[in-house]
Amino acid sequence: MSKKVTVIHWFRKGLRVHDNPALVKAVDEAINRKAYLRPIFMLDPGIIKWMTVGANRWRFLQETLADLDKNLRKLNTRLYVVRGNPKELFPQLFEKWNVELITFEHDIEPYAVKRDQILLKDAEKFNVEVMIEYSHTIFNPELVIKKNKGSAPMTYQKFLSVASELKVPPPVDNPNKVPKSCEPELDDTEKKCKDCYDVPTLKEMGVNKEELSKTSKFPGGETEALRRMYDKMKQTDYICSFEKPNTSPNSLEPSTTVLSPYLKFGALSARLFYQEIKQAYKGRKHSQPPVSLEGQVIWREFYYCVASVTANFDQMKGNRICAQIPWAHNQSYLDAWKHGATGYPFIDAIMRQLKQEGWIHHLGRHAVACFLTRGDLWINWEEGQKVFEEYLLDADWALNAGNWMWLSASAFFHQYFRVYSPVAFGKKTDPQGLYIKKYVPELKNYPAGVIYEPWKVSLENQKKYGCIIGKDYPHRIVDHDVVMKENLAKMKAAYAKKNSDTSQSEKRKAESPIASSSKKKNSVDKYFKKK
DNA sequence: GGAGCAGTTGGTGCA
DNA sequence: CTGCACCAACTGCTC
Repeated sequence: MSKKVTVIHWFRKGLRVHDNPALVKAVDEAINRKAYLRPIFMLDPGIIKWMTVGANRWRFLQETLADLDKNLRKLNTRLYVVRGNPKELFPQLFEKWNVELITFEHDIEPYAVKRDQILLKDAEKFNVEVMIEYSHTIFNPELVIKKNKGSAPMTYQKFLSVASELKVPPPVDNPNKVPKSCEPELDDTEKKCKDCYDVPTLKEMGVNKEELSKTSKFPGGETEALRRMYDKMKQTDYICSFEKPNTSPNSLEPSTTVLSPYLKFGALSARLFYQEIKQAYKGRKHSQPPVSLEGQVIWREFYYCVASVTANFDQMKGNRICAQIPWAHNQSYLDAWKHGATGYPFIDAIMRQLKQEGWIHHLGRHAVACFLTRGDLWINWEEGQKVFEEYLLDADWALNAGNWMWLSASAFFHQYFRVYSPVAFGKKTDPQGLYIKKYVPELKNYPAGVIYEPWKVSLENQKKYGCIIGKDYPHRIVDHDVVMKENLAKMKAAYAKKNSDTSQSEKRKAESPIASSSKKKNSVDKYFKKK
């Protein structure tokens, strides 16, 4: 067996060439070992079935892969997109390509952890070396948790103080150019299908073109990510004075950086972004976490860290940090919310922007999330999580679940009596309602004074403005002032129940710690924590 | 162990 | 327009 060996770099997230330590390792090792290099991405047809990914995000991924391939070609290699799932494909590839080493970036998401465990077993079986790098977040969650005596910091401030004691890993240099000798010789079957490793088309991804926005407002890819970031970085005053709560959820163009979709896919390195922010701060007065731009990056770190060690982080049941709240089913409310037909123009405008463009401002997310859950519709946050998962370009598992728990006052945030008004909140930053007019054009002739509350307009004036409520635009599905008060009482009851349950289970534990500790992992954790 | 404090971004009404 | 008390009262962390 004298066949030349292969080094694989497996792209999953981290869809970039810059600051990609696992890719650098693969390139260096391929050169050192005089091996072939194959940077691969796996397109798993199975994933299309169980993951809800809307058309806009499929396109974003497609653009990201195409750009990645382009950037790899500048290094004299390319992206090999292989079709299939890792479980079945890797054993085949290991043999077919005579693989000696595989490198990839660590991922904390539960499905990824499971997937990677299978790979590790296969790698062992086929005697393939594995190198894993932590580069999706600035701080390796495992190191933060170790520093915090074995558990994840549960508040942002705690996370900040723990992280401040850790070294911030700087971005690594781009990989070397790949020598000709590392270019794999194609076998006969590969030669026959010239495009079998090409970046998939939208058609192959099963994207319904009708669901796509006309142009991609935020095109995918590392090149665009870097362009966008450096463009923002030039605006030093903006970077230094950035305070999230003071940015507007309903400006006609985004008031924040919209780098989140790029960070989600790893087309932009969080470590590079962080370094650039610090560079912009140098010698200047600047805002501070949690509201500063630096603070926004740390929020991402925080949620990744907690999510990495919390079982069932994306659901209410079996999630030890999540308040158990008796949410109700209501399909018609949920549909109205999802499709921007609640009858509250501010809420509907945000949901329509989400569906059309794949991005909404963080505070817009707050307004609609509060409305869906504890504020108005009393629907489980998991339902909202699913809709965001489908529509958001930046839908990121840990952040999505974490923020939904925050807004529904299920975890992290507990002042459930602070409720966003679907009428008043938007008025602060857009009294004229221009944002509503853009995304809910039915109401474009409604004057500023009533556009947030069109149900208050007389039928005569509704006719005059060319939009009759209940016909051209829906009646509001709930009366906020009424349901908000009812929901407050329900939240109070749910919290009270939580506390009485906790004290009861603690009593039980005191009586019989062994019996209860064998029952549930949940109580095991608590028992050991007390000690 | 318990009191006191702080918590990315609420709304309302009044001075 | 801005600042402030009030609404009723949560949790996690600190000392």
